[in-house]
Amino acid sequence: MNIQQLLSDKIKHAMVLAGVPADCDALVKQSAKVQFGDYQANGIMAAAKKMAMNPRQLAEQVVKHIALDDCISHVEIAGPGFINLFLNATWIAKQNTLALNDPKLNLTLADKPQNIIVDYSAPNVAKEMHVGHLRSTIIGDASVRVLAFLGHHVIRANHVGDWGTQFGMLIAYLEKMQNENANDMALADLEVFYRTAKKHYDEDPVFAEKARGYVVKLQSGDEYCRSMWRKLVDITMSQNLATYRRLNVTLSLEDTMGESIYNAMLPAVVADLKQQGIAVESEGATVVFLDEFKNKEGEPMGVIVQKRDGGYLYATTDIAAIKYRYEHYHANRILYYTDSRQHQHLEQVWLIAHKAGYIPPSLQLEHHMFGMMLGKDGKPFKTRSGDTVKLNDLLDEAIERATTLIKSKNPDLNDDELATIADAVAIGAVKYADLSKNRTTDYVFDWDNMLSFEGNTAPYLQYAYTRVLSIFRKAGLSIDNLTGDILLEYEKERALALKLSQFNEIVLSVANDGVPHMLCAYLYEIATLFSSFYEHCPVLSADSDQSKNSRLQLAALSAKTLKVGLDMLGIKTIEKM
RNA sequence: GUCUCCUUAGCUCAGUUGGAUAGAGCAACGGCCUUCUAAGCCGUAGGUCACAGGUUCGAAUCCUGUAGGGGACACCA
Repeated sequence: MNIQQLLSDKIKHAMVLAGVPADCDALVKQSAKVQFGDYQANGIMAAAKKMAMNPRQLAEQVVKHIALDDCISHVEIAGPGFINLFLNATWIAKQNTLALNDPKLNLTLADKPQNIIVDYSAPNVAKEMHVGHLRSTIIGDASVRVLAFLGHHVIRANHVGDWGTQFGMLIAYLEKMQNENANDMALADLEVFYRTAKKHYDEDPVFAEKARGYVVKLQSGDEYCRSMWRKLVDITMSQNLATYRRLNVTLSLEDTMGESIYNAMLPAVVADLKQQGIAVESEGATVVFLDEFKNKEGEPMGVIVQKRDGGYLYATTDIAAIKYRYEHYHANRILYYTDSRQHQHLEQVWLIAHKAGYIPPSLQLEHHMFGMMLGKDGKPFKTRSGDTVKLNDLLDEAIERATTLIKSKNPDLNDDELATIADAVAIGAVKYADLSKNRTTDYVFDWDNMLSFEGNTAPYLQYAYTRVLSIFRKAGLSIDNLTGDILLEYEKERALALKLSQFNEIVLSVANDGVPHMLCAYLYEIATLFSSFYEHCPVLSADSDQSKNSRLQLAALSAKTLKVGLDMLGIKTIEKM
């Protein structure tokens, strides 16, 4: 049940009955303060202006047409023309009951499921994932989970960097190692492998010559180079897969849609762009000039789709990719989780794809961008030695810190429990720290913020969850199969119940706008309201059986909402902490 | 130079197509553990929303300008 939508429809209906033009929106929102009711309609002022009326008089007209029912208990006109809406506690309780008895918590699913492609993670072959991949991987995966939950057909597109001129160098070096009978384990440290290959390339002219030859052979489909390339890709992706599992990210090998798969399309795309007159020859290269963008000289910006030497660039690949995604998957919507530096590039790709007729205007294209990760000193986040921080190292340290803390809080846990809890808490904290921020600017990576166990953090949410389970454990009851009425007698109960009933509208916002941080904020509010309820409203020692039974249900729904919500974020819950 | 994203409390961040007295966490200060897990709860303090104009019933939000920062802009991705 989407309450915001329900109320919006009701107010809109009343506005039409009061003679307000149909294009005026009711603008129903959750109220900022309790004295303004549960929801407020802000659309009257704008409508009154349009109708040249006094807004308060119009509000009175509209209010006359609002049908009070089991949902709305009463309405008030306030200020210059706000309509404050107060919900019936019994109606809220009824929504809670419906949610409690539905595995999907009574959420309204997508009425028209879409084919949605989510382009995220995109690590590079022969390189280990580093902290820079964290945001794309984690936020992209949360979007995938939310969209899938609502019933959309989601295609995970891991746009792996598995093509390019560097592969000549890598193949040549892999060959050298094999000739020297080096164990494949030498590939385990991809960073070292890449660096050493680069060193050879820079310092050994014979090696460099061979490498350049391999690039050409690989691109022309040479069997030997192809198999060497495949080996590099497989080793890298198996390592990445292990990292995804650690991170509790849903990407699998089948989701790998690297740049290489579009390779066969590139000649035809360039030929077609030329044939359509969109691309032209310029200084030996094939270029698309776009009037919509200016270069340094103030002239239409040229986007190169084929180099002078015949090679292709990432613009060409991305044009082919979007064409493929539309034709092959019939995509209705494509979400790109990449950093902000690629914004202009993507806009150019989209524009060219539109001009060439590869995709229709109806295809929704969204760049959910973010900035770079900075250290506390405001500079790009690196280790003391100046390297980028490997993702696995970061997770190792997170787990180490979490283990130490959990041990001190709860010394009685056995090793298995400790490991399970430390994993959930550490990975959850790292992920939540990223998921809860919406900044498109660069953001600061701070250990102490990221692994804090207090306040607005994943462990706080996980802790609230364990408190509920603890109640049920103590009472010897199951959190499922509860029956009876939910009674909202105290302010803490009502506030929690209302917030619980608003899950639907938050999930929809996250799905529509790609904003997982709003889900974080919502779950944090649930945990806060629950914690306050927990302190002030004893459950097991409630005054009456009805009250106890009601509070058990509020606690159960809190736990279920936290669990479903955290699962959407890819954060694990545990039974105790 | 053109374009683009941004600037909110000491720090890290929210602020939902313009709404009522701008909100959290951390850090600081003061209370609360014989009662369901104190990773918690209750409270105090902390603001020229970078700056200056403009639009209007109303602006952190929209427009213009200024200052400051990140980024993109021809054969890397």
